[in-house]
Amino acid sequence: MDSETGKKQFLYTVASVDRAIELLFVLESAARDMGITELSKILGVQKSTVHNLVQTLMARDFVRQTDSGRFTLGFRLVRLGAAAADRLDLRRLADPILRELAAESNEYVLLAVLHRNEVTIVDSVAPQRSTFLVPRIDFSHTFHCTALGKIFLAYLPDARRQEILQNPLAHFTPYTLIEEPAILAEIDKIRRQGYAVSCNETIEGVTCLGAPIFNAHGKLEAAVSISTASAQLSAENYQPMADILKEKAAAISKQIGF
Amino acid sequence: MDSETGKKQFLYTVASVDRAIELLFVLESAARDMGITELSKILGVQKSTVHNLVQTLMARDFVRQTDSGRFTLGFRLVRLGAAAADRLDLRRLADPILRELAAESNEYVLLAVLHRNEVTIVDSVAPQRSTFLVPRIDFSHTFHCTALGKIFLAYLPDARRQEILQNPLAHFTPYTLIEEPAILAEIDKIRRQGYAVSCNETIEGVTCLGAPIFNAHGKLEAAVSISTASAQLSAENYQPMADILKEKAAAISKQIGF
DNA sequence: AACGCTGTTCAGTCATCCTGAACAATATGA
DNA sequence: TCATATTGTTCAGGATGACTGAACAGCGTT
Repeated sequence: MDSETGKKQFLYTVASVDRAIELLFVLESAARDMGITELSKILGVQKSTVHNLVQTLMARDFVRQTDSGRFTLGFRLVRLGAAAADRLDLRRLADPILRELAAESNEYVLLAVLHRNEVTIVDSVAPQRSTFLVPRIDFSHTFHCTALGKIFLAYLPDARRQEILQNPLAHFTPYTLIEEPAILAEIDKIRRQGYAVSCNETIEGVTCLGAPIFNAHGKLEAAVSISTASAQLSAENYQPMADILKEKAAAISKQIGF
Repeated sequence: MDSETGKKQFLYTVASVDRAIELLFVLESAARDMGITELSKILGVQKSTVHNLVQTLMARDFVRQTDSGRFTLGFRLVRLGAAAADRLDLRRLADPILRELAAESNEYVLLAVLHRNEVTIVDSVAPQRSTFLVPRIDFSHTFHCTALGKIFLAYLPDARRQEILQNPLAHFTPYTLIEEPAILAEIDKIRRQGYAVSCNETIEGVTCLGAPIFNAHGKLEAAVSISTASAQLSAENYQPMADILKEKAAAISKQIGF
């Protein structure tokens, strides 16, 4: 367990709790329900161990059993996650402005923070007339192809960006930018313009615009985006939309002390 | 630990995992950050034990340290909670209809399920023109004073309702119904009308209408509500609003197989 | 009916998690 | 400024309890 240093090192970590969390992560990333045996193979521990963990998590509704008898994430996590999101001052302060943005742009609005090199959506507001339904997507590994992701790439410190870009970049559509030079050029453009565009790069037919939110220290704190049908927003109309978006992003930055 | 039966009983539960979950619940219900010592007192375990748990949870971002050095819920729970909500078929099926409802009523829409005798919001949609900002509220112990809560009271099996009503009912405003006869009369009215009203009963100035969603077995599955300013929706206008609400609730019921 | 799968049960034992006390690092107060 | 209190952290030691591994039961399929 300990490294080759031989020096005795104290680890203030409770192994079974860690394993339980890992189990939840497995259930999270697998978008389907799973069995005890399957979990035990993935986690590399005995079936009975997984059984005990699952029983414990089920008693607290962190895990639930589906009709098929297999297991998925439980609903108690929904409330807990909502409570965790409420702990974020940004969200409380940004929410009214996001609603304004949804109303004025008439588009779907997302607010995201970067958390452990993952884009995490912390608030979303739908417009009145949803002429267009934005598909829910998984934001893992989409830094190069979503407006939110690009904002983080463009405004994060260099070290952080390089860390992120080390991961392989996936092709989502024919329009997805993969080559490093193209991405660096894109970052450059985003910094000059103050907003990011993703047009058909993640899902064909969907265009998003993104803008940065800065905190009291002048550091990137979050990103806000609007999503719409590509057919509805042509390139020559980016500017007016981007102006509204940037105005609201600036308003949020001001709210949190920038 | 074991009861007085003396019979040896197997408990398939991992104590440390259970303790960790309890710690998260304490952080959830306390709407502020807490210290190690404070947590150890509440949980009734040694400080160093809490320290180990917190370190483990922090490493996974289930807990984070605030600027003050104390601890709250971590942001990894946000994503996990969202993933858990996505596991709910109801939500996927209801979401488009909720958007229609927000558009047609021009009000703020909530979708909730009952989970372990707690109202759990699983989806929300904001209208375009938010002439009015709905305050976020904590839905614990609000069965008697919110439209969503009342729907659950009215359409749940008797045993379940009695279980819920055993808890003491809190006064939120002068309009909050507390007396059992008044509540039973209200339940009766809701069943006749097919929708619930909460006018200034939780927060003065806020009115909500709620309607039930039934599943394939004809049982109450969820509730949907719209929220608005009381000044904006007088009692004589409940009916047309309620008609739209009931229509959409019925559409969702149909979607899930009723 | 035999087989392959599932999840469950349970005794044993070894690792590990908790206790409890001492320590350091900050607040608080005299 | 120096005590005092209270914080979070460190760590040795030992009882506890969590994991192993094998056997069992309950399915559906072949």
